[in-house]
Amino acid sequence: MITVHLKKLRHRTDISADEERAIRGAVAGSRTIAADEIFVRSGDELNSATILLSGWMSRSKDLPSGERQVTELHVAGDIVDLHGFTLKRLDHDVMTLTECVVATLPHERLLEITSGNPHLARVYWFQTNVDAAIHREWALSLGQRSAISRMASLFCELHMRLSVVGRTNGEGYEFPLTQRELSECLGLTVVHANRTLQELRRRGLVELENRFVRILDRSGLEGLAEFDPSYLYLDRQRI
Amino acid sequence: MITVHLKKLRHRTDISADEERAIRGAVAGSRTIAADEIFVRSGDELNSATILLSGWMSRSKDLPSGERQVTELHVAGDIVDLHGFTLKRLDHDVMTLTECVVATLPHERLLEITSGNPHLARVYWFQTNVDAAIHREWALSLGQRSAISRMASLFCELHMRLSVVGRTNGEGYEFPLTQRELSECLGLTVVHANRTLQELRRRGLVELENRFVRILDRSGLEGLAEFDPSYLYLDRQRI
DNA sequence: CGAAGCATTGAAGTGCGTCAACAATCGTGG
DNA sequence: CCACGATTGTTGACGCACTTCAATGCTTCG
Repeated sequence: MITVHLKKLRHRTDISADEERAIRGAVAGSRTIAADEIFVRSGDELNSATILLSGWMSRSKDLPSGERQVTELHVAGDIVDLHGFTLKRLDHDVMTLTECVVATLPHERLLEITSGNPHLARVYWFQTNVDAAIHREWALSLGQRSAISRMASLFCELHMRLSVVGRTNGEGYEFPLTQRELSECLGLTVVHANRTLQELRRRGLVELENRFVRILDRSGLEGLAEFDPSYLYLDRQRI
Repeated sequence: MITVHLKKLRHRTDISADEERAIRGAVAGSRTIAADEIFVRSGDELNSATILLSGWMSRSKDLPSGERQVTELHVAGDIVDLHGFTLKRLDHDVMTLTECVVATLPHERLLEITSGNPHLARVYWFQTNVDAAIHREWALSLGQRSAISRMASLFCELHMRLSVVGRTNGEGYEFPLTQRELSECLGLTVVHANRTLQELRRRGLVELENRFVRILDRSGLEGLAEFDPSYLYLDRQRI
């Protein structure tokens, strides 16, 4: 099950057999969490990291006045709170969007394997830096892209990220978010997210039906989004 | 001169005399860069990190269609491209907003000191995670705050960050950005940034004059921004 | 001293928000 | 398996925060 995580790591860099053993040995156990739960609450102390093995999670910040902004979506293979290893508490909530299976990586063991193996430390450091790169792309979207281009951009990003872990097929991918949750990613109201979705479909680019994103015109979609996948750092690196 | 960087690090955690020596020994030299230059261009390969000793820099992404979004502002003490240590190339530009003095930290030496000292690796990892936390707060601003609240939020953030490195006084702080650059941080047009600035002044909260931000009503400003500084992780940590 | 960038203002337009109603779907218990 | 309430999705009418366009004065600096 944790293989999906190793698959993600290995997509970008070499992980030796020794390192794989270290990672597998550091995992404390896995469990299932119901949908729509707050998994980590903003401000809570953390003493372990969480590998998402299946399902979707979001990271979001709320204003006191109630508005919510999702800052990143997480899918199988991702560590959803790795930044908590150094930060110790998070500045945002982590929530389950679907039922999720997660594995636990206690900070204690993460400390051991990253102290004993500087390369592994850099591999995980790299992962948090990719999260930051995704945040920057979202800031670009929120600040400069129109609603439709922003939505297109999100669908492109997810397509790339999901294909790395084998969660796409020729047609598209499972996308279990409600329109409300989607709108919270895009800084839109539900109403406008709904109309934007219809416009994407009307243009023959994407359709979202039965929790499945069907990509009808990939290059048209990427063009509308002005999508440049380099921020995902999916090519091989010497870390 | 590099003391300002150590000051920033020590604000959050203990740096031993040995570690200070390691850091000082890793610095290759310092130099001055003119204002309004692209310091790192998106996609360029990096082989060193850059400590900003004085002046201001920005990190920004441009869309092919020309719009620019600034994703973070950097001030004295910050490392402006530390994520490049693991990413190797950046997904955005780093630009000087003023004349800047920088010190160079070759990746080679960063590799030595972080491999030899896992705590130091975590200290720098922590710094990149704080950058990510700042990105998330900006995403919240861009997605959910109104123009005026967003601008207030930025002024609050900078006040906190600058006070850590002793760049504030009782009145406020030097703020060398033009209104165009400010507007690029906030996802606004220059025209609207100008009007928003006037509204902040009219409400008696902040005024920006002669490249100086004068904070007239700090708690009023923080209230308008719904500002919660915890995302800056300025309290002491056990890293 | 002139040119170029920067700040400011006004008028008009628009993308997205707000409000409100209703339809479709889902989940749960009887 | 149906009933029914709750959640999710959809639509229309209207409003407004912010953009766009355009003009003018103000700085800055070679």
